[in-house]
Amino acid sequence: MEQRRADIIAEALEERIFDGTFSDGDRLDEVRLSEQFGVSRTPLREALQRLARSGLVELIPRRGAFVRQPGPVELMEMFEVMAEIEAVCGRLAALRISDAALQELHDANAKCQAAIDALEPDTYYIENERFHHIIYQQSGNSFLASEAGALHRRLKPFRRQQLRLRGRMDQSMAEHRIIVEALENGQPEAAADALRGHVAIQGEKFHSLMAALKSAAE
Amino acid sequence: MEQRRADIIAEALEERIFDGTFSDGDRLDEVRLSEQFGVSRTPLREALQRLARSGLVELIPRRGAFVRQPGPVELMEMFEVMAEIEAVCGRLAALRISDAALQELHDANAKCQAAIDALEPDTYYIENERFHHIIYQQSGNSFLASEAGALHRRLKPFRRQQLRLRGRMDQSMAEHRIIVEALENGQPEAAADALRGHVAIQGEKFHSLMAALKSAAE
DNA sequence: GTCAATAATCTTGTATACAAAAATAGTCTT
DNA sequence: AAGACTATTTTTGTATACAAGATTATTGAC
Repeated sequence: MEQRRADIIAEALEERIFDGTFSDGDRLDEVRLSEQFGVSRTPLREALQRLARSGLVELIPRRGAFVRQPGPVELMEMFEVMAEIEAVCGRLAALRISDAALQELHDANAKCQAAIDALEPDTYYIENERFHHIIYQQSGNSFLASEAGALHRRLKPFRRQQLRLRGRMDQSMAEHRIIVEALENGQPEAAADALRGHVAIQGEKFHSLMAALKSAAE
Repeated sequence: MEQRRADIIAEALEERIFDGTFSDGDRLDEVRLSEQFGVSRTPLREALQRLARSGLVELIPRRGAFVRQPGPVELMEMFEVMAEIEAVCGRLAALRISDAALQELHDANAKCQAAIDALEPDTYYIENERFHHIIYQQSGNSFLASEAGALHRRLKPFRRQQLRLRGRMDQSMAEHRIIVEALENGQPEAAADALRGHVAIQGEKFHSLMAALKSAAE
């Protein structure tokens, strides 16, 4: 009975979009889904609107809600923007970061390395995420940090896929160390460039992954 | 009866928030507003959720919708992000811009200048907006262009205020010319720096304006 | 058999009705 | 008189009912 119901439904739908239960172009039937979730159409419609806002669903007036998976082009664009935003965070953070935060970055990196050695990709993923969020925060601009976090979250399912690529985690670690070094030495442009490259390469890896999948399917 | 009703209401409420009819912290009563607009609570709640998504309203579960005007700090942060995003657009556009778009930028600038000479601030404002949107588009990244446009729109009411400052329009024109020059010569960093400065100064002007208003009120 | 027009059905958008949680007012106790 | 507890009243969140546009099926003409 709380407002949370729409949130719960939105999350569940999000999950189903990510895991492929719903694929691109599918229409999300309000009555069918509301029955499935055991709620009325009202909170379900609320959830759909929330998904529309985060771009997962397109709401066409009088027609319904359609799943809208970003295509390869749009994904590349989103990764490019993510790279640029992280670069900005890094440039600002190089001037504003606190000693405590630097310590936390070192800590996150150490745990990342430990996760690689222990072959625990999930732990690696979590610590990697923490690493990036610390930099967002240390930009000293909470609006920027919030926007960066939102895009980061939106790209989550796509970034995760290409973590499995051989050697990517080791390479990523090396890049993390260069980033921390630049931040530690207060070098804005170096930090920005390192972060831009670090994120942009994810987009590129994703691109080649997509291309490989596509050619394999033919 | 179209879905548009919620859009219309959202826009109307947005207007009232901007023009000061509703001020920061005000609770937006669903029944009162729905009566006022002559609709039921359903589309009105939809409109509130839309406003919540663009940050103008905070939706507290079981409590209601509260107007949330960004304070000076948050505004400064938003202008900083706008400046950085425009810088990114400029850097990418310097490499990707078309001749036709360059021509359009010249055209927009010419009309801006004409508007200044004719003392038509509204025309100036429209052409200035066009100038910036062309650069967003020419970043060659439609996701970036869309994000830039969204933030631009959100800052609209605050940017407009400080256009009235003496000499700002002339200074702005000079900056526009430098920006076009950098784009024309394909100089990414020069374009980025020029755009960053051009937008950042708006935030700073706004800041001093706010400070002036505040000290005048004491 | 194909196409078009129209009727039936389905689905969305909106209104109203109801339930539960907050806010408020009032009463009782100390 | 102050504070706490309870009852009342608002107000939000959800369900259901209804209206109108969109979709599909059916029928008729060519």
